[in-house]
Amino acid sequence: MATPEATWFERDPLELAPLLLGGVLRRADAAGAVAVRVTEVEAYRGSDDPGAHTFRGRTARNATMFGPGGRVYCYFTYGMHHAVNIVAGPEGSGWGVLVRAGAVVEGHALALERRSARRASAPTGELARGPGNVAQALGATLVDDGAVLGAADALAGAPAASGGVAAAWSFEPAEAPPAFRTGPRVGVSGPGGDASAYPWRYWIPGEASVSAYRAATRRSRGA
DNA sequence: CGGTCGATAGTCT
DNA sequence: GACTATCGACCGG
Repeated sequence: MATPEATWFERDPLELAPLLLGGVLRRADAAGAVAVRVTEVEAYRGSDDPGAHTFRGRTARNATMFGPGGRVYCYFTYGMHHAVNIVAGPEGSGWGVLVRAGAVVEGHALALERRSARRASAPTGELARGPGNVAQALGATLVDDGAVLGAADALAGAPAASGGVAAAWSFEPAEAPPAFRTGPRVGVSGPGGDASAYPWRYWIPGEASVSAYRAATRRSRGA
């Protein structure tokens, strides 16, 4: 797998995001490998982006996003979902690109198995539609936070101490970047409140795996 | 169809 | 103690 040099990722996420479309993101561990062709992403910036995790500065959770580009930022949210990002920009920027959807191109059976494991009935349709499903299909968890894309010996070299799960990540850009469209990011409200002020969602039109738009839901207290 | 809501726990105020 | 870069079941039309 020809993952670009780390410097290739160290650019503005608004520039990097469309370059990721059509590329193949791959994760391999002891259970096997799953790869997806990226069809939908969202760019997140730092101090000038109210919707970004890094808006209010560095914390334990978002530390990876402040690291150098070309790494995986994986976080856990809503008490049940993981999400996979590719860190952008130079070290200290707090920039990244969220992988929202992809088409499984390798390890279809394993992806289906993972998606079915947490569900009574097997999922129908796309296996990596939506950020939570992308992470689940790839098998990404918090153990993957900070993983370096293209690190050849990540699988062999990682100590079993870190939870016993070692995975090798890679990303191969598309030879010819596909045409794309942009729009407001999904589920983002943040201090700024207005998702449409940051139309930093990028997707390949016509792809079945692209998730439907959902505005941020404000949860009023129950009963 | 489309809108609404429950599940479930880490993170930050 | 409220909110969350979500998912999918469920309910009404």
